[in-house]
This record gives sequence, structure tokens and C-alpha cells, in this order.
Amino acid sequence: MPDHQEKEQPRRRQARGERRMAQLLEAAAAVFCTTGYTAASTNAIAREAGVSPGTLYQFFPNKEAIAIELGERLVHELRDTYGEALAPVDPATPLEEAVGAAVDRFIAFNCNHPVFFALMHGPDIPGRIAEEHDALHATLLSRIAELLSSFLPEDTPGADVTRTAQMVLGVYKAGLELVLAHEGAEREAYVQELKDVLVRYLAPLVGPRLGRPAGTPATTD
Amino acid sequence: MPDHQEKEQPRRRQARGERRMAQLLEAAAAVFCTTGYTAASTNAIAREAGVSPGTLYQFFPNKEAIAIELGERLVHELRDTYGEALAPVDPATPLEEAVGAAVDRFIAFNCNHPVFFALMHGPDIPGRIAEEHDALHATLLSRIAELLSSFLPEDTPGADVTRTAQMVLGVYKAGLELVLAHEGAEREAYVQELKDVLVRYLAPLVGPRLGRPAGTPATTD
DNA sequence: GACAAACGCGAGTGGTCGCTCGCATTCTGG
DNA sequence: CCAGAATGCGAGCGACCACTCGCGTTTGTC
Repeated sequence: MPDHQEKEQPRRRQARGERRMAQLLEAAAAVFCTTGYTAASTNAIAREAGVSPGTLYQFFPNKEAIAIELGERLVHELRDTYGEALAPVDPATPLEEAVGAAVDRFIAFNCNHPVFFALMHGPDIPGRIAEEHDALHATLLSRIAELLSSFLPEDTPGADVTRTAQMVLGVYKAGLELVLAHEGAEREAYVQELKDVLVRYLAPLVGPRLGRPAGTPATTD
Repeated sequence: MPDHQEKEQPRRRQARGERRMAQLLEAAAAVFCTTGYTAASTNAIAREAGVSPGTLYQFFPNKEAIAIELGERLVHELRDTYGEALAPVDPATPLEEAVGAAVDRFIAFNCNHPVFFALMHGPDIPGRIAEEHDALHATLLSRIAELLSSFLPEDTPGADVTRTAQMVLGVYKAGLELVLAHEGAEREAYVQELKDVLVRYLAPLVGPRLGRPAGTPATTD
């Protein structure tokens, strides 16, 4: 056996093929957005892209692979463009600022790529996508936990940090859903509300000098 | 036309039939819980109940009707057993107590009826279920808004109250998901965490004398 | 221009699922 | 006890869907 490649290298493609793939992924994104993954039919995706079902299968081995590829590209772009949203920050940074910046970045990404939300929240998504979702979820959790560690008192038990991180991520997702459901000024208001929830939740946990709650007036008469 | 009934009265049933219906609904609950609504097949439900597909259709006109009936019974039980969870409370009640009681009741209901969560969060549930979900959602929202009104300052704009209610419900759902994902002591810890999030979020909004945050020590040295 | 490979098509295939139908069995009222 | 209704069955029907196949078209290469 002179040359056995277990992994099939991606077939040699012409420029036309690359364009078709992008076009198909875009169409898939649109269909997934409106109907969700399971309800989306490959024929519908092909129709949306203006090609035949056979053409679709020239570039993707099956329906799952479309979602996988889409998900991978999204995660990649998320890491590239917004990865630093959760980069370690100077612990002297006010809590409100740190939370606000992170929330703004992730909200912006989700507003620009509504498919992301659809793919990451479908309950009946197939195995590989779920894996990717879990991986991203775990990454975010550990990043958040890491950030929290730099804000929280040093004697905070690890289990508490994890729980707080889970809570922060969960609240963020809930807020994201509300933000995406509104537009314009209302959307902005919900973004602010989400920041308030997170800041007020975390403020009592951080050191007393860093964590003055958002709504507290500086002076009391 | 002596007697035209647009609504077909539910066929006359024998006791056996009622038992079968309950049995089928229970089986459906189990299947919906594990696979979700769309992925659940009527044959699987019938098999779980130990009857033939034909028997299933003796009692339910279609798959959707099963979910409808199940949802209606759950909502009914929710209203009966836990309806007072959001009943108007004495505004003198401490915020923590009011939030704690409401959260405890709803968490308990969801722990006892895991189907409820499955049915109410499936994204591709058919029209009528979605209606019911929306109705329940709206009811909860107005109840929460009502309760908030009795705590919040009287000059709070209505839009703000609505937004806060949406946020509270969203945060609750996120917390519920985390609670259901854990067991034993961890579950209890998440329940407490959820209460903390809500109390700290709402505390600054209510009158200053009522809303001392949960974690704030009474004295500072 | 010639050859091969990539591209493109769309009717067709196998499988699943919601649901039906004809017939057997059990129950209820008179 | 008996007629009729309610209950129960399970093979099968029609629709839909992921996916394939054979064949025609375009593109890159020499």
C-alpha cells in the first residue's frame, strides 16, 4: 500500500467551486436561521442557493457537514474578531467597564451573525455540532472563571467560581435572547439592563473597593 | 338541522379509555423529555405505552394533539398548585423573601414535571403549543410586572417595568436550566445563586429601605 | 484543440414517519 | 344475552427527505 490516506483530502477545487461553497453556506445560514437545523431540508438550502440538490452534495458529504462547516467558520471568526473580549484585563479595571466591554462585543457578534444563535441553541442538533457547542461553552466558561478569579477574593472556593461563571454565562444568554428580540432603542435598553444584572450580581463578590454597584450614588445626603 | 355541534364533543369514553389516555400522555411525556417534540415519533410513544399506533390514534387525532393535551394539563396543574406563587404580596414583605418563595415554587414544579421544560423550550414546536407557550409567557410577564409595580417607586415608567419583568423571567429561565442540570447539594447552591442574582438585580430598583442586598454585611469595619 | 477533471443537473431511491383501515376483541345498556 | 359501541391491533399508504447516479457542460492544462 503505497499511499493510503484515511482522511480524504478536500477535493481539488476550482475558484467556481469555492464560490459555490460560500454561496451554499450563506443559503444554509439563511434557512437555518428561519427554520432551525432539523426542519431545514437540503433541498430548501439548494433552492435558496439557486442550485440543484446534486450540486450541493458535490461540496458537502451530508447535511450535518454543512452545519459543521458553518459552525467552524463562525467559531473561527468569533475567536479572531472578538477573542480578546475575554482576554485578561487589568484587575484595576472597574467591574462595570470590564462587563460592559465583553457584553458589547458578544452582542455585536451575535447581531451580525444571527445563525450563530440558531445553531448553538437548537436542541436536536447532531453530535458534531453539539460537540463544538460544548467546546465553545467550556472555553467561555473557563475564560469567565479565569477573569472572575482575578476579581474575586483569593480565598474563594473553586466550586463557587465555577458556579458563578455558569450563572454569568446563563444570564448572558438569556439577555442575548431578549436583545435579539428587540430593535433600535429598545435593544439598547435591554443591553444596558443585561449589563446592570451582571454588574449588580458580581459587585458584592469582588473586593469592596473595586465593586461599587452601578446605580449607587456616590454621595448620600 | 336539529343538533349541529361544530366542536366534536369528546367521544363517549369508558374508564378503560381514560386510563389509556393517561397512559399515553405519560408515555408521551417520557419520550418528549428524552428526544424533544419533533424527534419524537408517534410509534415510539405508542411503543413506550405498550400499545399499537392505531390505538394511539383512537384517542388523539394527531401528534400535535398529544402535545396540546399534555401542555394543557401541565398549565392547569401549574395554575392550580403554584398559581399563588405570584399572587400579590404585602409590599412590606422583604424582597428576598418574595423572590425566594416564587423561585422555590417554580423550581419545584419544574423538577416534578421535566416535560414542562422540554415542551416549553422546543424551538420547532407546532403552532398551537407555541400559542400556549406564549400565553403562559405573557401571563407570567404581566404577573411579574404587577408584582414589581408594588415594589418599585410609583414614578417608574411602564416600559421600564415591562423590561425589568422580561429580564427577571429570562434570568429565571436561565437559572432553571442550570438548576435542572445539577443534583443534590449543587442544585441547591444554584437555586440560591439564582435568588441572589434576582435579588441583587431588583434591590437597587425598589425603595431604599426595603432593598438591602442579600450579601451586604450589616456593618463595615 | 484535445483530454481530463471539476462542475452542474434533476429524476430517482431507500427509508422514515404520521396516519389510516379493516377486522378482532371487550365492554355497556336494555 | 345480545346488539352496538368503544377499544385494540398492525400491516400498509402517501408524503417527505437525505442522498445518489448517470449524463451533459464548463474549465484548466499541455
